[in-house]
Amino acid sequence: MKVAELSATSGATVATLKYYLREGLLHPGHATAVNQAEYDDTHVRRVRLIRALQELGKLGLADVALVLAAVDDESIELHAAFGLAQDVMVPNRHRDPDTFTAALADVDRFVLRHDFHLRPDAAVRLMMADAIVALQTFGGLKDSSAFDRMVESAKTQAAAELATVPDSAPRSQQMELSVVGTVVTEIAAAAVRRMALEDASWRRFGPGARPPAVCAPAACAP
Amino acid sequence: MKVAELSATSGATVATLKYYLREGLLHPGHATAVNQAEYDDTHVRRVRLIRALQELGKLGLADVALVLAAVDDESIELHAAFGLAQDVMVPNRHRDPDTFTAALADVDRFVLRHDFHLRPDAAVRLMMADAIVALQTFGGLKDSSAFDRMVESAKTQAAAELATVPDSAPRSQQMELSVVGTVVTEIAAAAVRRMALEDASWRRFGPGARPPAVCAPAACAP
DNA sequence: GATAGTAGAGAGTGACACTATCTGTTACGG
DNA sequence: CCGTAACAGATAGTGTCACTCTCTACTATC
Repeated sequence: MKVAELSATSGATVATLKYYLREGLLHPGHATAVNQAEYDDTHVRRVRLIRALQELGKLGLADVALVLAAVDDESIELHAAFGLAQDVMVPNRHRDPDTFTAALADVDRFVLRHDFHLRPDAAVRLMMADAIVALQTFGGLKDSSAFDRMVESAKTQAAAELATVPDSAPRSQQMELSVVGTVVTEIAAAAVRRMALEDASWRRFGPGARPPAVCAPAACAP
Repeated sequence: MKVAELSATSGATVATLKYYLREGLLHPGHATAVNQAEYDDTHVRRVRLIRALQELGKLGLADVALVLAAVDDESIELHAAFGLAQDVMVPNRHRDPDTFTAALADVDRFVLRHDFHLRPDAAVRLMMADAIVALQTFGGLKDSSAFDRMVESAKTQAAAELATVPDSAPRSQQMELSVVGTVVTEIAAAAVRRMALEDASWRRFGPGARPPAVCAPAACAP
């Protein structure tokens, strides 16, 4: 297919695709002439992966490029590449050493407690420590034990999620699926959490003096 | 306290604080002279809330302002304000009507199935539909039933989370806690998910020919 | 009374993700 | 075979965002 068709299929404008090509986010098409190239299914999937990481995962294009590099580098083991991709998805931010170090140590105890096999410097530890510091700051939490109850279901769900990645698929597609699954299932899980939270808020604060202006969507829709 | 102390306590530079004041994100201090003002604990908490929403929640300052408006508007019921704040935290993005409508209908069935009391137009529905569309695109999913298993623990955790908001606290602090709790606990939950995922990836892909270069952090650290 | 800090306001900055325009070339319908 | 549209590749420009800088005028403090 030519650029116009790739644009129509993937949803990105031609100008944007050219930009991705220039930046090396998208591999060049097969050139058939000095000003003609053919694009295929791998380009479509790549563009969609970029958009998913960017819009759903809220990654900058520089970080997207790092994830893509891990996806593409055949010399890295699948598990290691997956870890690298995950690391990129943890934002870098300023961290106050005083409060942060203690939280990180707490996270490491959490990891040990639940027998998580993580790379020793896995960035996800920082992510959890950030959350703990923030919750402590607002007085809602003492330590990581509040999250112990999440572990069991998370482990079950993670195993089920990875099981959807077919053993037979080529490595690149296994990586794509793993990475996109991490990001997107995270969104879905967050959505479920928020639904439960709004539901709980309704039960806690909602039904006041007058009947609340809330209900299940289909029961309200005309 | 004066601006320099507020800066030291909150972590934002004086220039940034002035910017927040100009933009109306931060309420003015109590003026004691034409060029002097006193700031207090409410300013510190507000700045921290702004930074949490911005850095952890990845909201733009315009969206932060909307959340703050919902937090501050005493004329809105707590439950409604909480819903508004949640809506802001769902990003606006281009959605292809063809695929999206079906996914949204699926989400509404999901909501009914689990008896979630949501406002009929709650934006969290769009968020979940986005995730479903993305997963369908990458061939990993057919419908929302894959998320049914998340609901029970999400409901339990949401109730527990809201229970940490004291009944006696002033409304503004109840809102702050609810909002910051939504964002930050979401990060923590995502971190737990990712740990479980990396753990599962290790079990699935990790232990290859040679012993894997992974282990629980404390067991590896010198 | 010198110095440092402050309020308020406007202009400037750098990163980011495109977007527009240009040149030269090729494909294709009539 | 001709006119138009589309294409590759390259450079320059755009709009947004979240600050950051600079300036004036004034105040607190040593």
